[in-house]
Amino acid sequence: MVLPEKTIERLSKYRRVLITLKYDQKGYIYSHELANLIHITPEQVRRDMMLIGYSGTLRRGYEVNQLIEKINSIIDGNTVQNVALVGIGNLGRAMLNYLQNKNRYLKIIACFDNDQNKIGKMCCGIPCYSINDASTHIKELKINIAILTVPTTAAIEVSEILIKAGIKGILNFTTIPLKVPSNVYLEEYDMITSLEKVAYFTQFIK
Amino acid sequence: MVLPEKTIERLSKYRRVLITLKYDQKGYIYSHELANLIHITPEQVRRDMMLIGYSGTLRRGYEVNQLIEKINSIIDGNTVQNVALVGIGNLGRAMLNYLQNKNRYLKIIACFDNDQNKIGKMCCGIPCYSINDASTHIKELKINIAILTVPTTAAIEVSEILIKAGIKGILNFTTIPLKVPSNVYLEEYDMITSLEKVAYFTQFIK
DNA sequence: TAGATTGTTAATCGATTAACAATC
DNA sequence: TAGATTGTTAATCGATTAACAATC
Repeated sequence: MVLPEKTIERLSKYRRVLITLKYDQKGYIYSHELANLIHITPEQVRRDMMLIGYSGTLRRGYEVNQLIEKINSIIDGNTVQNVALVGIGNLGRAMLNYLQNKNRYLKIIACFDNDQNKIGKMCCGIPCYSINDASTHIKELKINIAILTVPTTAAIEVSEILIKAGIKGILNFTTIPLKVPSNVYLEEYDMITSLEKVAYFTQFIK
Repeated sequence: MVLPEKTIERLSKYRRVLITLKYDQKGYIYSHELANLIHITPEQVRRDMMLIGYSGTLRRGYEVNQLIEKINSIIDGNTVQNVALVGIGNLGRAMLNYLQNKNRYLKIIACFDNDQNKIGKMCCGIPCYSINDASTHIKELKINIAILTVPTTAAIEVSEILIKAGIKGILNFTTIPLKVPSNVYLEEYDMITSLEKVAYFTQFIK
């Protein structure tokens, strides 16, 4: 029923490159072509197709539009999910710009901060509310996903507020590892760790 | 010789939490305590310690300062690596603020852009050069790691410039999957994929 | 000593890769 | 048909978890 994490990550990438192909009027694509676009192997593409129950044709490969639709139905389940961005610092603003309008089923419809200068105004086209009123707004606006870009010192406190307010999915960009109850899905990304990983593996180059 | 990717990621996180403990004057830490701090199991901590060849004592656990030093010697190899940030947009600036001065062995000493208004000036305290002069500066300044935050349309072209200039490690924040030769280490982070992953798994909650 | 902790081997789990039959 | 491609099973690889002896 639930697909593997890595398959979901690849489906997200397949879809993105397929959408550009769609506009190129390309109707069909072979597993090795799709594989090349994201630099993986054709076997892996076919395995993913198998896992999601999508079949191609032997002669022409996979039908681009149908595959996009199939991925839509899996990742988004054909239902809109509302998203809030929490913490309008440098990083928050950058993420807001970057992630907006990338997926019509994922709508960033609110942001939260504790700065009086931001509260009540629009930020990158999105209304900004006080973190103190988060619970009310999250329930009213039916927001179930939060992107967390607050300063590390506020991370735990704010995550608890969000969880109490009914948030079901958190994308944590702070460098504080969070602990969430089992009825919340947590995805963490630690950019310092990423950079240090590059530093480590770069030592072995040449 | 080369440690597993996942172990390196955890070492990076261990070090970060250990540094705060150090200032709390805590001399020793048990595997279950360190595990709790980053929400993993004590077995995994001990396995990582084994892999890096670091021993604790049965009575008191692991010596905090020594362990920090050990991780320093692994991740940074006790040598400074110079880093450039390429692409001073919203995301680039945010990353620059975020990643600066986080590790004394990883020095962000230059940034590159193609905007005449930025070239020749300082950006977040770092000198900004023209991407056209990247090769010269990268060689002169002995930069071997690049953080890529250019717009997607420029990603491939710029990555090729960097690789030709001798960059050995790339942290790619663009949503274009890159292909690099085997003498370059590539780490990619795709935030759209992260968000879509949260969207998918959140559907199964409750 | 008894209890708690480390270090390490074995077992399991998850993901990727290899191999190949089926078929257009 | 011959060649190329898909779909799927088996094999392998890598990472985590379980189990437990050693020991302070």
